Amino acid sequence: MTDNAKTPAAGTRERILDAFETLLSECGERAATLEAVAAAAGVSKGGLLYHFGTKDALIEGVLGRLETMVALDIAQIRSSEAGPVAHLIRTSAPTGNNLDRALVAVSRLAQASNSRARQALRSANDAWYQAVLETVGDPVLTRTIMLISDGLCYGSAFFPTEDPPRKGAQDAARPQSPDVEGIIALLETLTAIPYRP
Amino acid sequence: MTDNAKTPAAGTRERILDAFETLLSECGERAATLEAVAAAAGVSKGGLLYHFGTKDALIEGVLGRLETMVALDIAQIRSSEAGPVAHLIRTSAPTGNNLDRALVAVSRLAQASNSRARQALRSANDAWYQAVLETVGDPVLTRTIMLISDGLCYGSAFFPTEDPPRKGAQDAARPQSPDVEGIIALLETLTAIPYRP
DNA sequence: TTTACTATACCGTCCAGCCGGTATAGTAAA
DNA sequence: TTTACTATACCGGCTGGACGGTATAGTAAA
Repeated sequence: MTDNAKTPAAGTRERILDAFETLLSECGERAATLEAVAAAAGVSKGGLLYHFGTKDALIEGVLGRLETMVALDIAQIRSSEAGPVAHLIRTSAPTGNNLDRALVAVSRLAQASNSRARQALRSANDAWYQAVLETVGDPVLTRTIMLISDGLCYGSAFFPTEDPPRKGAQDAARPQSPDVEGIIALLETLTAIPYRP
Repeated sequence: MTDNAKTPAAGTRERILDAFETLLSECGERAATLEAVAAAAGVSKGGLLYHFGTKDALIEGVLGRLETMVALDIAQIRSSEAGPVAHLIRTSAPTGNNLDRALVAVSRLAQASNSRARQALRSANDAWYQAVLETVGDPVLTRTIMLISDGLCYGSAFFPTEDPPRKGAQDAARPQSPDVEGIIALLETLTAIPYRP
């Protein structure tokens, strides 16, 4: 609607996937009906089925997007100057970016016993774990950091903040939950401490 | 069937709620059909509806049970000799106890946009936060501990371990995920460290 | 003419809730 | 102690609506 007027087809596909993810994240798996997705994406049901002939195809679509986004995030993590831990924790907080939404959306599918979604989440988690472990060293500390990341990402999904979507400026700097930076500081002191079990 | 021959009705009610929670936790909200719940509880659909006239009534049933279990857990936390942090982290890990199951079950409902379930989870979280804050002192550290607890509880729900239910000896000492004790040790060193942001 | 849709109608399935029926136990008058 | 009635606990079939998917006819731009 608001954007892509130039590439009608390609834009519509992405818009449909966006709508599917948003419905999954905000309203749950059950509400993410074909008709609801079509309406949210601003297309007809027939139009949706033109692009994704099956609900499974829609799911494959979000799984595919998640995979590429995770790979990109892993690359960013490794090259991040702020360090992997800070990057991971910051991007785990509900910033409203694309990765967050995709991750929460897929987690909804995973909880609906979709094995492909579970597999995708698990491999994403493994990749992050590996990246953090490489710099942190200690497995227990790494696991702890991952748990905090999980808690931020999934836990926040249960409690949608009262401030509604706020359409524009999603990825830009938005005042994060105040203690995220505090947690990062805490974790960074931890990584500097000689940890003896 | 196997147990209560004396109070047939009361036993059935609890059995139905157990079945509902188990189906929610293990198979997702969508699979927790009235018929499926009835079958799992060993009653007919009509029999289920005799006890819970509506699916909402079923949900109210699990929410009520969760509330009482949380209150009991909070009391245990405060009187725990091992300290609130250790208690919280240990009981957050997937031990298969009743609180875990109820919590995961309600989280499934919360993700299906059930506002009552979300409210129940939020107040439970608030109560735990308060109990931990009282002994830990620092809000950021408390928040961090809560996030780890969330990560353990909800994150583990995504990845059901391959070892099946194992009917007997649920609450007793069971070899937990190896790093839970490590995380507790890590957190306890943390609480002893003078944390300066 | 192909691509990219819209609009609508339809089918089969699944599911919540409803309803009529049943079995058992207790109670209490005759 | 037989009969009549009531309450509890439960069974299983039915209906109406929602949903996934199919089909078809039409449209408008490239």
